[in-house]
Amino acid sequence: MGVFSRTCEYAMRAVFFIAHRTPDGSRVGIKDISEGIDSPAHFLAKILQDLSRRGIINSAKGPNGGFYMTEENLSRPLSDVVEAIDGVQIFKGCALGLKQCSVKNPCPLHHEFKAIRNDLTKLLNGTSIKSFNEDLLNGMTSLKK
Amino acid sequence: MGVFSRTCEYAMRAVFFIAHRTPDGSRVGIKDISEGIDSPAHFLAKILQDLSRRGIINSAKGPNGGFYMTEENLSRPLSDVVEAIDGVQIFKGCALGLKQCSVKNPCPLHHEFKAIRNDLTKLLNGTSIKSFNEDLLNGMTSLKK
DNA sequence: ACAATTAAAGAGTTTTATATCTTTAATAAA
DNA sequence: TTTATTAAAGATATAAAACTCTTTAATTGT
Ligand code: FES
Ligand code: FES
Repeated sequence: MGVFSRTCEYAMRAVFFIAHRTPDGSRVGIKDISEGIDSPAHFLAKILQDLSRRGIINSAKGPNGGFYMTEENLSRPLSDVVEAIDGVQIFKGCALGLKQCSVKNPCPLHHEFKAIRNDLTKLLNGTSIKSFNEDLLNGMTSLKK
Repeated sequence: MGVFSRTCEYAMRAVFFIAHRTPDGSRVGIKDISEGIDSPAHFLAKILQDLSRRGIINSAKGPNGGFYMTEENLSRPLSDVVEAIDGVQIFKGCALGLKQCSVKNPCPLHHEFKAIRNDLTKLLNGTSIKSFNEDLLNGMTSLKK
């Protein structure tokens, strides 16, 4: 596995896809999303249920229903998605799995690792979903393959 | 989970522990190691078997047997351990799980993520186990708690 | 040769992550 | 009010990761 769990990868791709497809307040269904990001539909449905419950995305049932994102949703950082799925270990945890990452009891990687972890935090916490989405709308970035 | 799998965390801690305890060519047993790094002994045994088969560490059976590391072992980069356990995804994989991370079909995170991933690669690939170990021998860093 | 010690190997079990399938509830439109 | 459409919820199923236990093989020292 990479840096994030597979579930988290699906979640991030889906969020970008929804953002990309509902700039206007329209909705997009689970089928379209799962095809658009190449993920198992039913599994993704579970993930989106979760994100929806947490208020990271929105959903509506019934005809013309589906998932969508409000301005409020779009302005949140991507780290909200990551934290919802994978938790905070990625942002706070020790590289070697010590119970507490701290400068008082640092592992051999601590100093350098902390810098890298901070960069990752800055990237995910400091950038709104919307701004990642701009490149996507420009067709400059991709969510599939 | 953090950046690395739990198995990989144990592996890295164990490697540092062995390096720390066998500077002279002596050996250290699985019991000592697992207690020293706070990991399940039998599970760690499996992990060390694997590292030993791959030549990342060495082992000897029988009385006064145990695990140890040669100069050659110590001079290898920590990335060897990570690759042996977790594979190369962490060094090469796309943040969003696209099949290929490439500048031709970049995901929305690609540019910034790649920089971070490269820093991590540089840290693990560019530093020998021995040099991480120096701080440990000085008592400046820790492997437990 | 024998007994003790140690890792290697093999064979599980348990837990967590990933994935699928079915049923229910909500909504909209006819 | 009925039907169609959609997500939510529930119930499993499968696979992978994490962990445990037992047996075997190698080595050393007596
Ligand atoms: S203590 Fe290990 S990264 Fe901080
Ligand atoms: S394509 Fe996603 S990180 Fe490179």
